[in-house]
Amino acid sequence: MGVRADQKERTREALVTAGRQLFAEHGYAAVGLSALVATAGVTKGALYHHFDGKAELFEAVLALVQSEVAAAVEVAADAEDDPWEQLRAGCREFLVASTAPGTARIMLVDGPAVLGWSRWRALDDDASGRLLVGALRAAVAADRLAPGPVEPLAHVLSGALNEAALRLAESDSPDLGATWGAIDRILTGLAR
Amino acid sequence: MGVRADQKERTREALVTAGRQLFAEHGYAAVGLSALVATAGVTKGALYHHFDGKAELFEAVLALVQSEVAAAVEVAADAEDDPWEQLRAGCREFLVASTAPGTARIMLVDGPAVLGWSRWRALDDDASGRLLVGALRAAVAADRLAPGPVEPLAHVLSGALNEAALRLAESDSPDLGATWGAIDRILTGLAR
DNA sequence: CCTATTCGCATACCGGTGGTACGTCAAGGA
DNA sequence: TCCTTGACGTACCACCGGTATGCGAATAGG
Repeated sequence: MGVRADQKERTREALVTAGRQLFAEHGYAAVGLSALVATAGVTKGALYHHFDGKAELFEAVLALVQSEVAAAVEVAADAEDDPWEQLRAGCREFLVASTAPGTARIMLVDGPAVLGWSRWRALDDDASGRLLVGALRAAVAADRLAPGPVEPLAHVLSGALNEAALRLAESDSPDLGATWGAIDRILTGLAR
Repeated sequence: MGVRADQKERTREALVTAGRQLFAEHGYAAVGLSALVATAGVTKGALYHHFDGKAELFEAVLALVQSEVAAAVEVAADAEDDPWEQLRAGCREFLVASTAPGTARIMLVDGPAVLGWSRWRALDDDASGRLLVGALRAAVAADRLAPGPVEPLAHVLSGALNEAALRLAESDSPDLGATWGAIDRILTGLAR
């Protein structure tokens, strides 16, 4: 791997970084390609060499953000021993990690609108949905959760968590205690 | 009120109707003003006379859709006597009503992205959030739900319901039973 | 080493978009 | 009847995402 592939990777990373910053600050629709490539220090030619267009660059940004949030969730969950506490810690960390500036907007507002809901759901399942399903299955195995179909439950819980994260991220005075309290109340109700 | 105001109202209605149809079918971003005004049988001058732009027309469409869904939910809830069953029936009807073609897309995908999350949340609270908070309060009063802050719980439940509705609306083979089962499981867990 | 070729990226350009300025003409008050 | 108002049509513009093409350096082959 020579100097060529190295430079290519750095250009791609510059584009993704610029996209993340601008999409987070202004939203997808309000960011023009000219601003994007100017921030990245390249031109439109570079963008269209690496991506099929604006939407595909956004998808790369979304995948990065999702993977970071998922990693934080996984770390928080692994810090607990009991499967049920792993589930709780993961959900709580999701709220905290999603509150980083612009993260929620990219992941939860523009994501579905730009990529379409079904595509977005596939990416979200791949990143964090998998973790949630796994945690629920572990809870069932540990007899902390009544047996039953976990996928629908995971999706619905994911919706609740997403709304909670948006509420925290967009609020002027976020109240993690109250929002987490509502989530925890739902989880407690589900527990055995 | 003469022929003048009457024609004005019919023009506005034509624009909103056209917007609803096109936004539902293609999504907000993919609909051009030219297609909008052609479908409505008017010109851009008429559109900009009635609205400040494309986004404000969308807001009018969103308000209409939300009011229809909220009305259906209210009817379903009023058919029950017990406050807890009113809550359940309202939630279930929300899933059914939101599954109408394009409704979920307008309400839940494009809505937050076009208007911004906080504006969308304000409209959603005004339309259906109010109902949910009221139902929860009634459940507390009837001792079917433990006392506690209901607003955070309502928001989080709303998120769960929205995700469930999207899942049903966008699925090729929607499974109302499984999705409603997950919601009902959460509600049952909350109940006393 | 020298050459041919590829490839990462820049430049110039295009159709179409949302938005605006202004013109028009019928309805309603006096 | 006249004039004002307002609902709407028309013509136009800046700008956007996207494409076609050009160029120069890095790499592979001999």
